[in-house]
Amino acid sequence: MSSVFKALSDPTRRRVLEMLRDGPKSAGELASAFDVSKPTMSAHFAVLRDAGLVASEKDGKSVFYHLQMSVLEDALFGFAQTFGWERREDKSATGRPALKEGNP
Amino acid sequence: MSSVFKALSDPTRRRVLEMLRDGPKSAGELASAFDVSKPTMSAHFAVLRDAGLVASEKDGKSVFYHLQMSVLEDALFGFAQTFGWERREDKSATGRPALKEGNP
DNA sequence: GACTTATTTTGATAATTAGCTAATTGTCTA
DNA sequence: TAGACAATTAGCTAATTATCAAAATAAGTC
Repeated sequence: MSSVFKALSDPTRRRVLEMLRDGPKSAGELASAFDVSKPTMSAHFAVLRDAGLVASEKDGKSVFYHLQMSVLEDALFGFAQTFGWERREDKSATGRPALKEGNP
Repeated sequence: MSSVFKALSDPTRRRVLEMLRDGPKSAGELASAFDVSKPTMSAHFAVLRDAGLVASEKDGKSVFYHLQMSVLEDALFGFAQTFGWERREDKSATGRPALKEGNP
């Protein structure tokens, strides 16, 4: 859980996650959107991967990263839960769970 | 937002927030629950305060800290919102807002 | 096999962080 | 006012982090 929040504490990494909302992207594709070196981006990817927030797959010369929504969800909502927000079990058409009122 | 997630990335600080769920507590009261020095705890409080997650008030010799739920809420749910979860506007008896299904 | 492209690893440096002890500040009380 | 108590600040160290350039790895192409 600490590693997830640590990963989220950097704006570059949060933006990477947002870029992955709509589907997998290659390391180079992601890196080109930022004004830092490739190795630096590679390190950011590693932080996200170590936190479990993304997973990677090699395809030819490229490495594609994709979101692990469930890990993001568990961290955000799991923590929110301890403050009275409850995760809702039913799911919408998007497959995204949601929260309902809690009674802490 | 970065400062909030950074603050949340430390387990000691998360536990402090949890201890404040049920109301304000003094610095000493909080510190005594942990196995680190008072100055170290004071530094943790400063991180939480700088992130806006807690506020402090002096009362006699003691300093009391209390949660700023709205800041925690804005960070967690504001970020969640960019991933398709939507904050629900209606409130429960507890005064806690909640999330509903989004359609991103 | 040599070359190109994509990505990661290595090695270095500067900045930040968590932790400590000792010293300081502020407030109450005897 | 002197002492006790609560909390923070100062000053330090060790560990971690972010960043880069250069080198290494891996996969495709000529």
